[in-house]
Amino acid sequence: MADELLQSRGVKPTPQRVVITQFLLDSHDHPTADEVLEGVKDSLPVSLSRATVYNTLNTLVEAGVVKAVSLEPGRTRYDANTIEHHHFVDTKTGKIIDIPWEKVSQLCQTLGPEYKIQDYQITFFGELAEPTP
Amino acid sequence: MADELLQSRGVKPTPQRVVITQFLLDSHDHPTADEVLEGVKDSLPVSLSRATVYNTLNTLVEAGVVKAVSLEPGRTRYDANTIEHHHFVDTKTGKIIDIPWEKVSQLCQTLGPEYKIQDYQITFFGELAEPTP
DNA sequence: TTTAGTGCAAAGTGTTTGCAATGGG
DNA sequence: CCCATTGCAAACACTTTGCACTAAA
Repeated sequence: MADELLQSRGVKPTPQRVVITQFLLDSHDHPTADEVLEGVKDSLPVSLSRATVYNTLNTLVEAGVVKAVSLEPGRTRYDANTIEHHHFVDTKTGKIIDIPWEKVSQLCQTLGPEYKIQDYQITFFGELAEPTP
Repeated sequence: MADELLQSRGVKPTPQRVVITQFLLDSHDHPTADEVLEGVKDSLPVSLSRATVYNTLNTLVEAGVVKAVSLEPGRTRYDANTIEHHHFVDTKTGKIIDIPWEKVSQLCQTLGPEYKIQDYQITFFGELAEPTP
């Protein structure tokens, strides 16, 4: 799975890269580099260095395998959900939730011809209501 | 101007705070802490320390005088435009431009009752066309 | 054998903090 | 006189980099 994805993007699938990619594919929160290191280091026979995590994440971002999201100051989070989507940040818990693209009705982006928009992303801030049982 | 704004928000208007606030009110790009320090230190009779810039910026954010925006990893930018607006990031130059709220037609935020939205912000990424003279 | 990738430690940024000195109320 | 604010330097958190070692083509 991760293996083929890396191949298809022209990234040599080393063991470290495969497990990091797989970890990001499996996790639907948005891990930081440190969380990736923590979550992955035990699934490798060899040790995994922090430098390799950062190098790999940068490689994956450049190759378009994952996206870097900066929703809070000081740290970058990584997201293997490359389908277009928005983010909801729970201001209480800091939890970040993906919002499907279609859930937000198309917005008419009539900014004018001087803005050549390549991408846009909506970030919602609020609180997530507890599901009442 | 800056003086009254600080008073009205319950922040004691020290000389350092006033010039920093005024600088942010005057600048329509989105300065980093360092750019604030550079832009402000000559307009004070006394020296201004980096720590005070950070302390002041945090105070201003907490008091709601300015907003902190994290649009790029690694550094926080500050924005004295407290009127609701969105951002356009020029992917070529890194320039960040305010987009008036009304320019983006109302988006139907039908996320569902479990999301109690307090705020949202749209970030556009793209290129700004040169104004053809 | 050549080259890309890894690991370690050191260096680099951006930001915060401890503490003494300062100064307005 | 008191307490908040400042400045400095050290500490901190996150990320990058230089360099030697390893492994794969």
